Amino acid sequence: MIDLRYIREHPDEVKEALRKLHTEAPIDDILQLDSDWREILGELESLRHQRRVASKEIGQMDDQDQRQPLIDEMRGVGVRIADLEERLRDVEHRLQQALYQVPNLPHESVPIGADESENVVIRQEGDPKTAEDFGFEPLPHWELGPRLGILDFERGAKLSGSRFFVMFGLGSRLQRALIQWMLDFHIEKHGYNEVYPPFVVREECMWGAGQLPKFIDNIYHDVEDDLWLIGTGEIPITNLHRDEILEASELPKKYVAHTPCFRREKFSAGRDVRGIKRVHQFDKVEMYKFTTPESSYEELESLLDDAEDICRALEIPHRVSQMVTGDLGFIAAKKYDIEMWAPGSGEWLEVSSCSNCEAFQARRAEIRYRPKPGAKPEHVHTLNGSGLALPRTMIAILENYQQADGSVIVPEVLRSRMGGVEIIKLDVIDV
RNA sequence: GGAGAGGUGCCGGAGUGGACGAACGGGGCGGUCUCGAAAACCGUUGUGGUCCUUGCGGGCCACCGUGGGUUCGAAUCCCACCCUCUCCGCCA
Repeated sequence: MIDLRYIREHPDEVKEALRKLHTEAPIDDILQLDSDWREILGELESLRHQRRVASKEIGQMDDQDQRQPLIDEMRGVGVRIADLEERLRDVEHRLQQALYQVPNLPHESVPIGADESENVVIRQEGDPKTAEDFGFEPLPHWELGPRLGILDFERGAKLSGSRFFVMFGLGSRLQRALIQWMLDFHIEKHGYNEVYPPFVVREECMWGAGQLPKFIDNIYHDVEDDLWLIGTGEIPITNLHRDEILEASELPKKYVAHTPCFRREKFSAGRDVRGIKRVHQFDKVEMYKFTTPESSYEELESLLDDAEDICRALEIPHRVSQMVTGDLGFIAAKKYDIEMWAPGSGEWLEVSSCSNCEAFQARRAEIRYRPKPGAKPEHVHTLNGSGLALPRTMIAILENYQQADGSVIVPEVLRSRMGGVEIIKLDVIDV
């Protein structure tokens, strides 16, 4: 969430920012609740002070006749305090709920735009492969995969319903090679620390990472034990340092994790239903940084570059686009997407999204650092970026590396992790 | 799942309902001493909110796992929950 004090002191700037985001939030309610809150608190505190002083006196009195009137008086004060406390709790709760609805505000460098159609492509590396380059009409992965026997949608549906899939043989082995290779890449070349977190978390983790209340309909939730399935590794990693005060010398803290991601995709019913582009369960290698406010934008650029390095090493054309204000989402102050070209599907696929969330998550999860020894703690900035999402990277590999006979060449960097397999061949007998 | 023990500050660890924001020890920081260091000695050492102040700073309030309750007054008593540990059961 954003800083209440900032809203109090700059309400017009906040409202202006919300207009740029093409969204709404109950700013006027917040201002009213905030001023109510402070008024009640002032009154409450002076009563509590009064009671404290009197109680101390009562404790020191021996004379019962003097004591009793004071006790009676304080009983009345106690009733008023209890009443004010209840009002304060109520206002506080409503204020908190209202604050939770306010999205992060965009960084000044974010271009203004209404929606994703206005996102700005800021660079492209490699040229999208055309049918001409291939010498044949490239197939989409949902045809290539089943034909190779490495992707099975019917059985996915049989086990778990639509938008679930099964991988077999060299398909799952390719994904496993990718995961290990990407993890090692970020660990060895980019200095990230690997972490293996739980994949189900408590409700407060969802609030801390900014998933609740906004995305409640997209989250799998086990009611029995009140545990929530993560939709991204970002959620547990954010909460790793919840309620902690880090030392400035530890920053930036860089983590990388391989986790499954579970998403209900309730709002994309009917969209992207073919293939593995949008599924309920997928794997992702996620990079994450805890940084100082001063360095977070620099760290965003390097995070983006770290993710792009994967595309480069896989030798698949990619482009980077910057999200405009209207497509920033709820949590990010600035965001880049990395898209790989998928010649069979004929579209750019979002394989990574790199965001600077500034203090939005840190404030919710109370993640702070001490700028100098002995100094007051401040909220850290948090950044996250996929490095990369597995199914879409698999799509890009299958579609870019396909050959006329339907076989798929294994990218060179992955071969040693696939027992030297260089090509995923069509099993002619099975067709 | 059953039985029991326990959660106090950076750490360890006390704490009869009133003098406890919290003994004591350790650590950290500052100082004395020293050429420098160690030792010793002295001092200091949490987080947040709110109000006052240009600032320095100051007043007040809250916080002893979390949330309620009892009471004039709660770290201390009661209830619920969370977490940790030990033993038993179950189990990859």
